[in-house]
Amino acid sequence: LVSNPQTAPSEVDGVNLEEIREFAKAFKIRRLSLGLTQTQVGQALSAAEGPAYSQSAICRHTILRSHFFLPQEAQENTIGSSLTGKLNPGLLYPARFEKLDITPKSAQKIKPVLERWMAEAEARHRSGMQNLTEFIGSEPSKKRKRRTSFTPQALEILNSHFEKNTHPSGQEMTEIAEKLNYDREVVRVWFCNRRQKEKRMTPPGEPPPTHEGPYSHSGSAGDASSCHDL
Amino acid sequence: LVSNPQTAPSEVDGVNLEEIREFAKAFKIRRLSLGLTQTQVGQALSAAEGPAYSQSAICRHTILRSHFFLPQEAQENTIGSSLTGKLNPGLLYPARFEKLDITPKSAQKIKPVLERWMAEAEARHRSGMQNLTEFIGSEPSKKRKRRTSFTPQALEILNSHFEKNTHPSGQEMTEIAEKLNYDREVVRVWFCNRRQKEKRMTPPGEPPPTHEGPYSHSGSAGDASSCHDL
DNA sequence: CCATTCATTCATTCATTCTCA
DNA sequence: GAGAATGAATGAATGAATGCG
Repeated sequence: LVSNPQTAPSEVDGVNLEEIREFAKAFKIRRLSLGLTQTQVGQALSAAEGPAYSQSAICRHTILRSHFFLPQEAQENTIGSSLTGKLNPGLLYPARFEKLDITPKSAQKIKPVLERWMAEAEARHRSGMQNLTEFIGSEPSKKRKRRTSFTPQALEILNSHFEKNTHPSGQEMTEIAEKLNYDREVVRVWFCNRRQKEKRMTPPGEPPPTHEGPYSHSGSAGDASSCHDL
Repeated sequence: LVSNPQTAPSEVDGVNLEEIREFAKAFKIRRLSLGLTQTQVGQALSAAEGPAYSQSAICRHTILRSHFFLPQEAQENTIGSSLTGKLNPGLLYPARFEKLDITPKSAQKIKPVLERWMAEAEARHRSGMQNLTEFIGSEPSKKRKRRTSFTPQALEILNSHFEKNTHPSGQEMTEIAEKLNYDREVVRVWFCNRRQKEKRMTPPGEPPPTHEGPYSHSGSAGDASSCHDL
């Protein structure tokens, strides 16, 4: 089943999809006009409503966007196009909700919560930024990490590593970080940015400049490489 | 690198580079003839179009390097070279036009926005400076801040701080500023300029002169650092 | 991973201060 | 005093950090 994406059913399980869809869209706009990120909303929310919600979202809720969007609609709908969010506990709700990346039933269930919260936030906002800040909890815009500045020496080393391998494993990065005495995370980000730069610098047709063996995925054991592990 | 100066690919990702390149060039000229800075355009733009593009975005769109400029062209491009390439004896001048910094795709995306905005701005301009001023919002040409002059005592203290740490955190700067009773911003700029001077004075190979503790990335946690206040 | 932001650096300008004739 | 030097202020460019999909 589910292979039947023709007409948008506007009612499922006694839930008015149209309405939810509408609300999700509006919600995003409202969120943006308060200058809040999904993360902020998510955190504030789970602080306010208890973490009960963010939990259930994670497991279940298969991606049932077909309930809400017809294929072609999805294309046009700039607000809610593709993707399944990164799973960040607090962030989960608003993110998935805005994407309508949940079952109609759950959506229906969260809607009033979001509505209530947003109304409150807006009220606070109107009555002064200070109040909003206070409402959404700690930092309204949690401050940026202080920009690291690498010493020329460190840069040299980083670059030489990069030339040898653009995708160092998590292990390698840890080592590099240790050797240079920078935060591992900082090193990780450096590689991300460096790859990005590389990509921009390499005009269209060009083959990836010299750096040989792209991703030697010669899986050396502890190659959990990816970024997730914190 | 980039030793491939043959024909400019004029189409990438379905984007006409030639056209974008052309436009970027023209845009800069148009901006300059209205006497506007990138920052002004950026601000006005995001005021007009909603949260949009920052100064750096404008910059990136306007400059568009390697993707768009062929080596020999770069030579002729008077705008580009006259800006980047004034040779100031004593200052090394960096290799120009070797890094590119925006994807054709993004460029394509911003183009119409810039075009529309610029057309409007020009119209305003024609119909009287007042209108332009109004259009771009804030001060069209706010005058230069008055040059601060530090007392010898202040300088001494500043320098001693600098020797200990060339990159004081926002917090530290605030303290220094307070102690010396200068504007925090002024102190910040002083450090920027001081670092610049240091760099000029330190020949290439040299290791960063004595000042130990290179750039404390070991940011002391609650580092409110940034400048946002005001 | 990509697009974007924003703090910082880089390059330049221009108000001062310093020379020296 | 006029020009050379100096350096605070500024505009542009860069890149580390972030958000989001």
